[in-house]
Amino acid sequence: PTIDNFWPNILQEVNGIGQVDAKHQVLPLARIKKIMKLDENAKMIAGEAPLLFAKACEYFIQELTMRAWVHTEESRRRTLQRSDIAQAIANYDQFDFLIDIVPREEIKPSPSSS
Amino acid sequence: SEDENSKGEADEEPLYVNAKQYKRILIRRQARAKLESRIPKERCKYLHESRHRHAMNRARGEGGRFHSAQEKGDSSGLDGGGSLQMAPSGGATLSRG
Amino acid sequence: MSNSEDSQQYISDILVKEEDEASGDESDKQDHGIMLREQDRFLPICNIIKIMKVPVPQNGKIAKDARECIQECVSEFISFISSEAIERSVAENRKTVNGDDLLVAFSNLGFDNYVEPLSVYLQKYRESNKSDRNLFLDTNFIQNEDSATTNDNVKQ
DNA sequence: AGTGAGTTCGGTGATTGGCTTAGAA
DNA sequence: TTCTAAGCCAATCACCGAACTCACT
Repeated sequence: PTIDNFWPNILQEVNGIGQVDAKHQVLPLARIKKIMKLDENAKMIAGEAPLLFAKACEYFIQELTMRAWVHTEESRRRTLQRSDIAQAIANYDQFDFLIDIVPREEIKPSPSSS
Repeated sequence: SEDENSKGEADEEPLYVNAKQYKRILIRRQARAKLESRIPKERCKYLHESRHRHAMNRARGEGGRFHSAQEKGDSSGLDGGGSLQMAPSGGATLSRG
Repeated sequence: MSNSEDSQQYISDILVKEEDEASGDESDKQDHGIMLREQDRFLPICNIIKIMKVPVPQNGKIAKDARECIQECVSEFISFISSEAIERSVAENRKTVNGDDLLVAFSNLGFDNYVEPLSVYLQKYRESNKSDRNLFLDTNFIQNEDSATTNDNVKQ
């Protein structure tokens, strides 16, 4: 269970799926669609779009949490907290789009890089 | 179309972000700004009044946990129980606002 | 001495017509919009927690701040990708955002890791729907079994 | 033909707080 | 060390998904 194996495992898992069970999703599709509809440019949304997002959000939550937990362990803690997520976002440029949601100055523990 | 960069903005050092996301980040900033007036400033204590009342009226065990409603008798039962950095070549500046 | 004003959460913000704030907010034309509740902007916190627990060890804990942070990040994740996908669908004169727009958006925004698994998932979803539909139609209109043209078995 | 936005409706899992103590400080 | 705050439990009810109709392509 490391970061290097995360996406290979995801790909292996999705290849093992027989039939896509759209019914029992972990995340509610109606809620995902509602969030998409908050965009003023959104007109019509295909039914497959919320389903794709449901899967993508699972991946996103898992990867962000996994990268944050690294910093939890670095600090010798057993509780994942917001500052760990802030550090994970700052250390991976794919998470740059969250820069306004979790600003850089929230990284409380001073990193040894300065 | 380039951005008009406000340089020399006090102690605001330029922030380098993923070049593939830079433009969309700015577009999302505008979209969130339009939505800002409709968003409450702080999170509320609970989402639904009815569920709050339901939780308050429910039977609880000795440890504060929710307990089966049908079992009201209390005398019986006590449980025991790496670091990545932004690409310098493709980096784009982004100023906070 | 508890306050009795906690009965209304977001409606109170609408009803109170105080001067909200004096910040530099000039681009807003006029307040014509209902207040958005948390259940309109975020995914349910319980589902978020369930997914967060997967990569965290069994005895690991998750702070409340961290849950809500992830909850907000996921909503921005959806909006961020959607914004790109919607723009592409508009550019191609289509009114509907489909799964392919999303895949292109994931790729363009640097989420290359997502593209292959989601492509596989989307393909399997479309296969499932097509096979279900064909089975339904076949069982309903199977009067002449000489027509086996609609029967295309795609299996690996 | 096929597909999505709007309903409506019924079934159901997300929401929810007091106490204990893990663990942040 | 001090003392904040996260996990634990399950019953209601808001909301999700299924089934429609209607509009559009």
